[in-house]
Amino acid sequence: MQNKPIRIAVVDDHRLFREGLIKLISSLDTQFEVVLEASNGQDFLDKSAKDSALDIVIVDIDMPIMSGFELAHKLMVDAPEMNVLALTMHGEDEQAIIRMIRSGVKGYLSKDIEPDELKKAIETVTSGNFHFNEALSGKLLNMVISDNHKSKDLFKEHELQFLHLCCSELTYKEIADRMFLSPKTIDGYRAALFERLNARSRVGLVLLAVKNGWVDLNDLP
Amino acid sequence: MQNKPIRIAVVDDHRLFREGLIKLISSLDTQFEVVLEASNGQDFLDKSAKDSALDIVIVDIDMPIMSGFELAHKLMVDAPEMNVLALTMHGEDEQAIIRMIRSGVKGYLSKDIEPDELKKAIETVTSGNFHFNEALSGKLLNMVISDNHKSKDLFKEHELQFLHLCCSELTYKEIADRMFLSPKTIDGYRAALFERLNARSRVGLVLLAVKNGWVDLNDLP
DNA sequence: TCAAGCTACAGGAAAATCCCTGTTACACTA
DNA sequence: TAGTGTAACAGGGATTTTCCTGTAGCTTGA
Repeated sequence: MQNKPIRIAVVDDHRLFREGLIKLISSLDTQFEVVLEASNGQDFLDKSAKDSALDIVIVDIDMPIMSGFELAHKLMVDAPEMNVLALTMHGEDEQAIIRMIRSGVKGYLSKDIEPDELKKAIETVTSGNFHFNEALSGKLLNMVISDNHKSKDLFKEHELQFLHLCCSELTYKEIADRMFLSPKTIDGYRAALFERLNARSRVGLVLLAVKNGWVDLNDLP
Repeated sequence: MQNKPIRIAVVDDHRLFREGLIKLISSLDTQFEVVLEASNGQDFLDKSAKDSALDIVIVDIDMPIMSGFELAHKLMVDAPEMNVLALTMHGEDEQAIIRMIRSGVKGYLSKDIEPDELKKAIETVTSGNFHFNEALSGKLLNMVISDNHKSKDLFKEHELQFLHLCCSELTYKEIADRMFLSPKTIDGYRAALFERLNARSRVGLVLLAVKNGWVDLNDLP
């Protein structure tokens, strides 16, 4: 097929791991060519200044001096065409994942994957696509998909319906009309939810509902 | 490397395209083995009932009788281990994308991609990972990342600050205190934003702010 | 069968929100 | 320098929201 070499940089502060990784990458595909290695973000920036014809930068997230986050962010600003593949030791939490994506990382891999997945990730990211492993993708999707399983367990039918209608410009009286109930009953739902969820105003209620995915922003009016 | 065959099903209502696709897939890699073809979701379910040892189902989104959405959803419920790769004719809008992800689709490709990307997608999805092309990923990420560039252009400094504080349980009087302004001035901001954004209540304002990413749900209290 | 618990509902009132129509001060500009 | 625009602010009143303290009816379990 194509035989253009893929020029790769590896940035990791653990020398042994870095060298091993480079050997491994070279063995994966004859196209792969590690042309630059660095021990942290700053080191990479210094070295890449003169030789910048890189297709992909594989970078450890947890590094001293300049972390993978910072490096990725800097690259996104200064060289947005650069593809960054992130490596981490441990399963990251959602905050870290959001941070990675914000930083412009194009792919994410745990360090304990099989070489073959690394190969695929390099190819995918190099060609401008995104590569995330399943665990991460699951978390990512959780942020997008509202799974209203939880909400079904957490609220009674009427409460959930009220909560939905609360997330609108309807007044309580109008909500009462839609639910065929007295405004006073609606007021009861309001009070009950305020109490249970520690809300102090309708806005607070709405924010909780949205943040926790109890109501789906996308099917609001 | 590994030489286990990858057993593939192709579901598309356009026969010519389907046959061509099958030929193409077979030529991509000797591992690839198209073992089932169907012309729509229902057809696939009928045929796969007896022979279900499939690694991946490649399915056209726009089909009569049972669309790719429905099929993917059914598979997610009945056979969650099945990997579904979606094909579409046109660039989908965000709604369609969300719908796909909700349906359990593991990957998405436009029909005008290069064969090589198809190969990569099949490999990625078969091994349990996700594959989305760049255009989609961008849209997906837009939903996760709040880019407050827009908000900076759309609102004046004070208005934006007010909007942020609006998304809280603070009363207008308390907001006024925090901004070192008179409650009457705050009332002015409120009125101006109601007018400009066509909001009819504070809740409406909050919902707009959140939906459009003018305020970031993640850094609210 | 009777207390206990729950849902729907009410009266009443304080607080907050919403919506008018102004005024004052200051910067810009023709 | 008069006119124009705008940000900050006010008075006042109509609605809505919030928060009390109850009551009536129905179910459930000891």
